[in-house]
Amino acid sequence: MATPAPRRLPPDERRRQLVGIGLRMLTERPITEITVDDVAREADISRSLLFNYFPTKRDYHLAVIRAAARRVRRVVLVDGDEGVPVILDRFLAFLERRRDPYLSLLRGVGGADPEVAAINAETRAELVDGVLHALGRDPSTPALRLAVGGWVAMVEDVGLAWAADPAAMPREDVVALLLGALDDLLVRLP
Amino acid sequence: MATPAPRRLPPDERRRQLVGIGLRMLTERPITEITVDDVAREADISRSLLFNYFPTKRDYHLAVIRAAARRVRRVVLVDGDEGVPVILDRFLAFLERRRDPYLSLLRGVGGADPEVAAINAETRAELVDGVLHALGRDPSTPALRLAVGGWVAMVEDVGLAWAADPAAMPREDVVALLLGALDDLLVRLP
DNA sequence: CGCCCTTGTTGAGCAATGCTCAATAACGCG
DNA sequence: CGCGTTATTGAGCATTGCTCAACAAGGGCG
Repeated sequence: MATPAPRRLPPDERRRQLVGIGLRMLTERPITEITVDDVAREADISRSLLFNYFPTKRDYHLAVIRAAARRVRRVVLVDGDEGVPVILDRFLAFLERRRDPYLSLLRGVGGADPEVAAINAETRAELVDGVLHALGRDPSTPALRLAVGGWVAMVEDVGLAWAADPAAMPREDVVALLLGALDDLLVRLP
Repeated sequence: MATPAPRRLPPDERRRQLVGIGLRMLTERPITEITVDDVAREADISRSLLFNYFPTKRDYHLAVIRAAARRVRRVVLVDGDEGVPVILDRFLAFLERRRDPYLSLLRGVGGADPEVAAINAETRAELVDGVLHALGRDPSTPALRLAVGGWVAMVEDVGLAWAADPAAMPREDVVALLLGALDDLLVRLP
């Protein structure tokens, strides 16, 4: 797959390679179990080199998490002018395709880490912005943001549970339920 | 606080002590950062002894997580005959009181660990059962469980976000929003 | 073409942490 | 008091995160 042992890569490329390895490993295990040794071995590189590019393991993990978060946003919010049904459909499709790494990301994250929390919060906030923009609602209303944030959490939870066993319920029913829930939620807010 | 150095405790008591220390430590850091050394030091005990009671660090963590989950269930579902508003009120109160350890628990958990996932799923399932029982609805309908599960996720998310900054929205409004959302959700299901 | 200087890369080594095992000492029972 | 059970420990090993001085590959300059 990769060439046998291309040594002395330019820094950007090396960095990309290492982050890419982390992303691939996310499909099999939570990020906290991605060890420096594993990545180095996979890249055919010494541990020391990884520390040359990422001062600390946590920094490396942050880079991988940021890359994963960027992927979510790029896939779900393709451009800024789509309706909620399209956004929801893309989000569900993403969860179907990448259920395991998404779970590994959400659950494998060292919790109290403020930077990780910030990345997650930012991703969540962008999703909320996307939904509010699609709805033509004011994105600066705290109550709205709280409610739509809760809705996104519900979408995530229902989506992941449904993706674990898609046969239990037709996809359209899930979509209808979630879209309806959002409608209802908005009716209840000024 | 604790007596200086009570040695040779009976096994049950020792186990309880160690789990208790873990629970207390959960208020300050995610469980993955609770180290064997820390616990042993806090208990004034050698590392070896902890491994006598819990064959592995993971086993110890599981014991702490189980204890925390039991606490959630006991506090939220006091007895089996309460309405949803009472359950919701207790859940929110719990999140207000124990926001940090709850976050540490949710986010600090090594994600792909199947046993941890099982404990979380069970706790979630019991909450869903409690809500469905309070509603007098059939707890064996997959669609219902999916939807109510999503609602619980929303309660968790909104509750935690609101607890982080209670001034942004009156508590009654949060309660009303969440109860209304549940009502709406049920209207949409057969 | 060949020297050299930049810099990508490595290996040896340290500290912390999870874990094992034989040895010890405290408690209870006769 | 003696003795067996067993709670407890200390020494030691492997893994893992991380540091640092040394090496060598590659391009630019003469």
